[in-house]
Amino acid sequence: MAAPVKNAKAVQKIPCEACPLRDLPLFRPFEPAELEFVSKFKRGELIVDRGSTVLVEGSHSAHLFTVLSGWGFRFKLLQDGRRQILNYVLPGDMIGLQGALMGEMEHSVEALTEIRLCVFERQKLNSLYRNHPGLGFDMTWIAAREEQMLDEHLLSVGRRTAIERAAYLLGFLYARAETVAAAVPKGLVLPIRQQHVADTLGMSLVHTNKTLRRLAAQKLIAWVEHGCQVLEPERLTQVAQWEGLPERRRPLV
Amino acid sequence: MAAPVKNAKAVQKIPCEACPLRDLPLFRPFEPAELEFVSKFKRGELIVDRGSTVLVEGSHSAHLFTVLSGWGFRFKLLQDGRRQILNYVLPGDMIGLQGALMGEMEHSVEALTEIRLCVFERQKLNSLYRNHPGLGFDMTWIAAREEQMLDEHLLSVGRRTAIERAAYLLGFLYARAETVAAAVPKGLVLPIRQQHVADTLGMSLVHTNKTLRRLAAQKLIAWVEHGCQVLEPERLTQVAQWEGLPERRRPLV
DNA sequence: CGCTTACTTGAGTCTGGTCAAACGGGGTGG
DNA sequence: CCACCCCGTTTGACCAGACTCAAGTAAGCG
Repeated sequence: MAAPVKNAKAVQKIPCEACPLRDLPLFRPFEPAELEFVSKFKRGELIVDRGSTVLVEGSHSAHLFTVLSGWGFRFKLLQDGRRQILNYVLPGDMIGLQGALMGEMEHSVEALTEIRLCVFERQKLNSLYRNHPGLGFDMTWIAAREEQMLDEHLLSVGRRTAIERAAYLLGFLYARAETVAAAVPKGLVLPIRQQHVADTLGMSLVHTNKTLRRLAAQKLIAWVEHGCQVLEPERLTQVAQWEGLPERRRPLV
Repeated sequence: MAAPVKNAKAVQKIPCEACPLRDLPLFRPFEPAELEFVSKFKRGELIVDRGSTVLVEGSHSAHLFTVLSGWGFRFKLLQDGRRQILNYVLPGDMIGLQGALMGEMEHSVEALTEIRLCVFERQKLNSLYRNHPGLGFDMTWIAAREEQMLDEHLLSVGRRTAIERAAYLLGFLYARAETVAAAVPKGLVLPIRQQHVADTLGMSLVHTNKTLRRLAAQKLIAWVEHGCQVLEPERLTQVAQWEGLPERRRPLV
């Protein structure tokens, strides 16, 4: 298989039946037939290094991915280079659905850590809808969930103050990390730079730094060598006036 | 049928076969079987007055809607009343998909003009996926399209300057209006107040006004009694560094 | 050891926010 | 008919949050 991205390598395929993610209580259990289909739907695996681009805006990828492990982010650029991070992708998330459905990607995806991806073929999507209505429903569900996260981000960037925004983002990422890890210690370190925070919240790097220092002064977070350590997730969501992540089981395709 | 909203009335049902929207070249043609199913899926129609709320955050609606005519907007509120408009809904758009899939609505929808809605029943969604894979695919497509619009909004609010944001929004709304009207004159009037622009762009009303005056001084728009008249849509998208709406046929459910 | 990357801090500027007031059209009640 | 009010827009004055520029620090790496 030709690797669709640089700094990426195809690796041995793990069967879906043995997928470590699927065992998490977070994900809805699959019918045996569904599991069998997904296993055939899966074309292989791919490892993308930290800092590499998984998908590029404007490209027409023949593939669709699910994150097995690692973190990444989706973003868009303006012509002059201004960057807006749209959302983060974590294990269990799908990448490239827009491109698969509508042809052209309108955003890019970059790896924050080394990422391991399941690769699916776009062509087989039709068969998915035809033969496994439950999985088709799941696809819509996944897209609607992404929309819901974007709604909340938009509320943040548009209407929350700098400190609320920062608290929201860090609380949000902590909450998401928590859902896909069996047990996350309170001191979980998010693999992001301050530049990512700035580009997510629509702020300058300098002002982001000053805002984060204020959160650190209150001992809600600590900035460590390779990321942000979340010390008080509950108080972050409180500062942000955020409702928190809805607790619901979700599909894993 | 109990009216799910105030200031709303159920009205006579027009059969989907005679739907005036479906004739537009914008929408993909349906198989006869699909059309028949949608027609049965449709429970009735509903008229919602300007200013009334179609769906409320936190509610569990048993219905799903498609806009037949009129304009509305989706929004979220912070506890202290700060409002963020997330997107606008126009004829052919679906309302309440998130609620239908996941139970609870996480945003509200309000009518900008009188709105006429098709009402569908949530229960029948399963049957849609089971018996009409093409329609299931369409549902995912619709959700992914909404996501794409939100991505662009987020880029705007996060990274564009005040005047770019305003130009983007007005160019965007003009472009969308254009797609659902057979022939839109250049002087199309968008049914929005400056407060809506402010709440969409994450700006104060005062500063929004000053920004709009700058666009008006350049003769790109004119603010008229009941809305915003778009005079130079191409130049707006240029000011905004926006790519414009992708031209593609889309499904209408 | 020098180079790079990422975080930090201070100073000065400016975009955009807040407060306040006025205007103008449309509707309503006297 | 007029007075009044309400809604939405407009404008000015002032303030503050956020941006830019610039420089410094600390850790990691070849």
